[in-house]
Amino acid sequence: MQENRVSNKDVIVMLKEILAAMEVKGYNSFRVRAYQNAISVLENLTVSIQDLWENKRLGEIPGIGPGIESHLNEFFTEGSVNEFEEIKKTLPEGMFSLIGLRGIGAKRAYKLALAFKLDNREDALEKIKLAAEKGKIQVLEGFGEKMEKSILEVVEEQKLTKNKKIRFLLPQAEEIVDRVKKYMSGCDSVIELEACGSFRRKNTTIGDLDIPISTKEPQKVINYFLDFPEISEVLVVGDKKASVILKNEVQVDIRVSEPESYGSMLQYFTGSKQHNILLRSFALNKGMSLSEYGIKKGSELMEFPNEKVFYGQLGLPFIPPELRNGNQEIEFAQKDKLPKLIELSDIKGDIHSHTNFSDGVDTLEDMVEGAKRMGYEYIGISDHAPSIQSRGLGTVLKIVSDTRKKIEEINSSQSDIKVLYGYEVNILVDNSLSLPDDILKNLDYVIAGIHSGFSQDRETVTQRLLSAIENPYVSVISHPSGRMLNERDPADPDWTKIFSAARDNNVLLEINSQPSRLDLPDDLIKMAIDWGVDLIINSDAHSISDLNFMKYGIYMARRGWAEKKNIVNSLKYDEFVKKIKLM
DNA sequence: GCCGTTTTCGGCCCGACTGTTTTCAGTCG
Repeated sequence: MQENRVSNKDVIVMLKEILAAMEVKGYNSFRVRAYQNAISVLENLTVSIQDLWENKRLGEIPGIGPGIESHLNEFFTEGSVNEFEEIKKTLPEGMFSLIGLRGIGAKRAYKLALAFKLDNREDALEKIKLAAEKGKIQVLEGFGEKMEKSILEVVEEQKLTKNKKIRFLLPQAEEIVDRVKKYMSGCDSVIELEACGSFRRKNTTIGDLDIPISTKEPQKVINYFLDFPEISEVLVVGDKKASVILKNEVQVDIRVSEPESYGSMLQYFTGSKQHNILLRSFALNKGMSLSEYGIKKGSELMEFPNEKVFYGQLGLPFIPPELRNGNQEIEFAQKDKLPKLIELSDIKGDIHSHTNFSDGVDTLEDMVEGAKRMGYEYIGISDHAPSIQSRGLGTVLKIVSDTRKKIEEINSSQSDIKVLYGYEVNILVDNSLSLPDDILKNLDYVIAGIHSGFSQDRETVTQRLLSAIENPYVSVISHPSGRMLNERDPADPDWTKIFSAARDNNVLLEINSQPSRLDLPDDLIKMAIDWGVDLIINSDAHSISDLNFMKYGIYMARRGWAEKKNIVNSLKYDEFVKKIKLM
């Protein structure tokens, strides 16, 4: 049975339009802020809002109170919210096509839509472009020549890029950060700099780079930065900051800071925005006011060279950047109950790797050598399973016994590392696995994953995962949600069923470290931990160098509040083999 | 509209920059 699911994006677009309508209509600014806040919280979710609604858990989200909850309720049951539809009727529809263009918020969009009778969304941009070209915008009250020019630019830009904002994967972002750092190191006035924002919080994708710079000569630093050869457009320049767009379309914002107050600046620029808002409210309750310059108590400003003392002044321990998402981290910090997050150095092995037997590039022996260099105690070789259909059962059995022999030889010839033999099998659309149990039982372990049929309805996907979890030979479910960042949304099974089944069947859920997967996603990691599910972080390496992807899985685990005890491959080999289902 | 280790009423994060103004609104992070 096919269900009609509402995407999170649908919900957020709806709320954003309401927000704009309320701003234009001059609603109480705190009421407007409440909606802003709710939107920003919902935007950070990767679990389905509809799921939460169905389980009557919307009210548990901080920022969603009875009012917004009842509106969402109406949205999910009726498809629209009556009160909002009435407000929107009084506004020119075309304004919604303008909001979000750089420099255009609700109020300017409304003024423009009113002035040029933008009654529908489709031709609003075209009409604005014409108006700008004819010089009709600069004569409007509150607009001028520069504004008109800027509007013309963003409208044309919008047409070119079709509103597709690029978000970079972590390794790409790392490369850009390295280039900026290398360039800025040529400026004598720079004392210290670090990429903050979503990059430091290790978000899955990075929209722009926020870089605070410690210096005693701010003007020199800003001027030096503006000469960075990769800059294609300068957006903003002031005494304290500059914003630019690079040729690869990533936006870079720098802020300069005195070294004495660099800690506050780091904290401010790391965000998240939601974390900062909550932290500032928290401080207000204690009679303190926070900003990027420090903490004000009355008229006295206290400065902080690093973040630890900054948080310390608030009576809080240092909060790791990966946790700063406005997700109760401040409450936990206050009670000194923050998790002791897993670290890369805790990892003792990696059991999802591919060789040139399937789609990897290096040999089995090379991968084992690579794992030794990573300092691991064990590595699992888990190529995609050979197909019985194309090779025949006899051939596959021979492959298994040959490979088994080869791995036993490696294990007996050295004692540096243990090698485990597994396959990554597909969970097929009929709920079966791509290898029969008779073969699976000859392996050390089995990883099962969905590699096709992602668009199936919820019930079907849930059943596929459950049948794999209940197979006695399956030890790990690989990349459980199947998402591909920037390409494919996560599958949407009933996670509560998946988590309880994984826990009860002693099956590990994988945190896949491929930068384009990072799957499980962070909030599902947190949920899985709450359900008592054991997790494993794997590189899914297809070459020796891919083994280094492990760090990205660690970032994701940390964002999901995972501790060492939640991650099975932080165990030494002897304990690991007791914990994982081995044949 | 949301929220609570001062509160169920009375508060609500803070600052930079731009463009249009001549003291400030709007936008952004």
